[in-house]
Amino acid sequence: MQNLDVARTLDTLADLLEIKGENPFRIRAYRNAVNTVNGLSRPLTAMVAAGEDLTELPGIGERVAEHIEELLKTGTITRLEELSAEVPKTLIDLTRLEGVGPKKAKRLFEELGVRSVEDLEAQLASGAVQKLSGFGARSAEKIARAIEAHRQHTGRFQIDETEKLVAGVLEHMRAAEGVARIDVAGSMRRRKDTIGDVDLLAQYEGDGTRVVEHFVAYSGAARVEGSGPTKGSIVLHSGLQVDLRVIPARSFGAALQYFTGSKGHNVAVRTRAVRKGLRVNEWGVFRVPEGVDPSELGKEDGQRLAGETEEGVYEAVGLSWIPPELRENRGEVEAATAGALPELVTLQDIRGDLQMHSTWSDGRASIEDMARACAERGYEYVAITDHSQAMAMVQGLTPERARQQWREIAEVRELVPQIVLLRSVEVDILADGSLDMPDDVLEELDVVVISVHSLMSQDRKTMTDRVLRAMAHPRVDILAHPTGRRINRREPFEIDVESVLEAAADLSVAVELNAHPNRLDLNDVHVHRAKELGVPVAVSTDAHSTRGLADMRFGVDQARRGWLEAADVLNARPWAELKAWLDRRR
DNA sequence: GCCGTTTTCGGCCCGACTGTTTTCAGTCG
Repeated sequence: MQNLDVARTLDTLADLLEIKGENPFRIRAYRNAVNTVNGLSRPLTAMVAAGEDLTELPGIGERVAEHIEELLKTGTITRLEELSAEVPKTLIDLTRLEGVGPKKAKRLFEELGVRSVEDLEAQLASGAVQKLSGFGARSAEKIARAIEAHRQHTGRFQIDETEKLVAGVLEHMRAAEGVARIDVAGSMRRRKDTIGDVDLLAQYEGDGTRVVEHFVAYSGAARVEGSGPTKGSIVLHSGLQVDLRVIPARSFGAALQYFTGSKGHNVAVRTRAVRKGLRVNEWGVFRVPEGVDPSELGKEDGQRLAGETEEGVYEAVGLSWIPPELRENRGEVEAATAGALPELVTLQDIRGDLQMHSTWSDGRASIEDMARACAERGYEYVAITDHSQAMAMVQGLTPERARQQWREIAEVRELVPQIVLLRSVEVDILADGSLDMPDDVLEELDVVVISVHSLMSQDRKTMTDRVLRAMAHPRVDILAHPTGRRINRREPFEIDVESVLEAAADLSVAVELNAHPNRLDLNDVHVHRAKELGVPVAVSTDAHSTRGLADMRFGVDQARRGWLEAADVLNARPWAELKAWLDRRR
């Protein structure tokens, strides 16, 4: 069992307590424990096996430590089983709907017998919901819309979660006899921000029945959807579908190309091939003999031009190899034809991280620990960007505390001289677009990061005007997570991103690509637009622990999907260049 | 449920909107 599973289970426990109407502080205690577990750098199983005392961990006391140990030993928690007998676990789904929390879920359950989103839909249709006291016609409408939005998300997984789930499958497949190679294809290889299902390719010669049988016997499979000589399909307990295809070496590159997609990209590539008298399928690239109707040919008929490698497939149709992140049919085939593909930014190009939190607000590590961890990553510079005071719930910095923090930063600069430690604040953009920090403090910061954390339901014009006003402040450097989305949890707020990016270009403000796998905000499309407008993009982790710094790769993935090159990324600049940019208005 | 040179019991963070109220509960960040 992974820490992720422990955290999820404790979170479920907290959810049920909340619906039950338990003491809010007890619920928070569980949430804090979830937070701690999520921030651990080592597996709990290893810690428990080593006899370590879990109550040493922050936010974990006697009771939660017992829960964790019971969970690791038995796979469940007695308390959780008791609770789910009283409150159906499916009610948690209701609370995931925007505008529905634990109290409403409980009332819907007790008064209308609603146990699931489907039940709720039926009750909405019958008009029963709006008759409940405290619920009106507008509430009912709002809930119906929330269900609609929720539907659009179900079935898609965050990329970090998907990676963890797939790691188990890959591990299992390594034990399959005769499999020379196993690769991930599909949207996961293209590094899409969310994943619907996973495509795996196994290289194997001959009849693949036994490989597929091994695959579908994976212990993490909840059910088997299909099983044959070249293809198997399973659904994991999490609901993630994983397909496996068994491919011989001669076709592996072609299959990789084909199953990586996207569909639009493949159509574009094949259209080119047809014009050249070629045929591309998952088995290879073939020359169609003169005067033959291709539809009458077998899958590998004709002269084989390529198939073993992906590079060979692209070369055969007259294209240079296209990085998977670009394969969305957004102009990459034309660029490859013209020899004008971008040289995409890589993780190695990143020279610093310009958003992270410390114990001064809601981070779990000290400034020194964060600075040292960044130095270990080989960064030249790092900005500590604790929240401002509007974020009272996380002890956001008042001007006074900001000044106190600078003293600590000065000390850490002495202790960790190998990295440039920048004074910063993630300053809240208030309702009217003013900034949650006085000018005299902003004046003394090295980097000013601004972002919206409140009043996220403002209408499009109000929100856009608010953000534009904030960006116009002459001390602002970076607009962080500009659309506020939380993948599968919250839609982006209403904002005119195009206007924001144009303003960023005019005002010389950079925009963030928040690398947290739950945010990835701006998204790939928007950062591509930023590049076109010449707006620098800061790829930042928003780390709340030293472990969170490792999320940088997820941000780089999305930057690559947005066609960014090192020159487009603010924190790929050497310190001297970044400093010159930070001083641009001085 | 966690935590502790204010404490082993009594705090634990706060403000604002929404929709439904006629003074507020629920939700959100």
